Amino acid sequence: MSNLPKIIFHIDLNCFFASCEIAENDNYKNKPLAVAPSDPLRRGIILSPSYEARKYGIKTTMIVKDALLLCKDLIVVPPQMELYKEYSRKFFDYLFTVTPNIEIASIDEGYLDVTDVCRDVHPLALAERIQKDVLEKCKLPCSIGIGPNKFLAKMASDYKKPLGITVFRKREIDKNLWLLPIEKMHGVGKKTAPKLRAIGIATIGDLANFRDMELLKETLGPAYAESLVYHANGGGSTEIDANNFSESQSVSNAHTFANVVYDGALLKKTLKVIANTVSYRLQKANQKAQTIGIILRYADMKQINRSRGLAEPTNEASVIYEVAEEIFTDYFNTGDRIRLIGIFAHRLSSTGEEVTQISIFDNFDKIAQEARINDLVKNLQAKFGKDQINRGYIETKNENAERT
DNA sequence: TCTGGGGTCCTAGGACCC
DNA sequence: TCTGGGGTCCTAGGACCC
Repeated sequence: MSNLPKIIFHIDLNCFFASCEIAENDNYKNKPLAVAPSDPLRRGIILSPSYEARKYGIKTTMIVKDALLLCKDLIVVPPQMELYKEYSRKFFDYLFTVTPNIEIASIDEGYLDVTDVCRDVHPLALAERIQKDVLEKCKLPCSIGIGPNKFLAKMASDYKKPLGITVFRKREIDKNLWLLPIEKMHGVGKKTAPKLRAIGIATIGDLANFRDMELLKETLGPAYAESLVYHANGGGSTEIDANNFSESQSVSNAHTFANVVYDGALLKKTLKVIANTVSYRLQKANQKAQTIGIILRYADMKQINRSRGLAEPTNEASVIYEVAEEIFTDYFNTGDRIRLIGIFAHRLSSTGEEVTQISIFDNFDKIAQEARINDLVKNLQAKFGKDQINRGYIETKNENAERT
């Protein structure tokens, strides 16, 4: 009875951050532009290159300096999260005039169940109208994928960018989806792709028609293997979760130092600032956490997460810091070279008060935090000399004293 | 001078209880 | 008394995504 085919749209805003900047400033039109933090204290990476910039080979996560080598005229602008949230809000406000059946997947993409809407209008005509409206009303380019489920819609929207409209019908997957290299498949990342290549799977079609299920399960684990094969054959969920972003499952905040840090006292002070941020975000979302953990990333990029359950859920900064500091003391060893330190809060529950805002639009403004942590670093540099702090030569004397 | 920050989901293994 | 099995909670960690 519920087997009637659904019509799902996946709508994806193209180069979202860069597109917002271009929408705000006509001078940026048709120019290579990239959004990247410009803080001289940190090594900036590209968060969002415009399509013009991509023509030069500039990609997300590339270091700004390398990007400038590829294109010396690249316009680099610092991220303005508040601005992007405004554009995102406008975008979803518009989509809600099309249908209430919307799953907000992230700040710049959503799934729509338009099965009902399409009784009166052809899906392609609807998609064209939405794309035109988003471009006119929000000044943002988007790509739309149309399919019978979320997976095919998502893969379709990815197929042609920018301003693409692509239909992936289940009965035609041998002509489009199956031809794509395995790396393009949603859910296959840079760890899994080489494993699949190693057993002779080069395209999504190869995966869909792979005969040796036992080998696949051995390679990926049974559940993951099953789900990939299901999707490769055009299967997927049609469920639109409208409350996807109303309550988050975890809250975290972290800071990467411009230089590796050895100093336990500085790390603890940083932890205190971070605890404040986490507490602030939890309180703003009217949530409390029953698990608090810390993240330590070392100079070699290895990372550990260590957490502790609480007797009582909390969103108090002092309690969060207390627990974080405890865990830190247990796991930080003299001489450890720390690149990033952070705190996460898991097992969240509502405090019972009204949640007034949607949490996706509720990111903490990082500027205040950056300023405080930079102050900490500067204080230490003044005390011990810049070179020593930057090279991490400070011994953790306080730590040693405390732990004995 | 490599490589940000914020999330999600899944799994494995140990502890504990029935 | 011995033994086994199942369920659930918790922590750690991997992989992926934007």
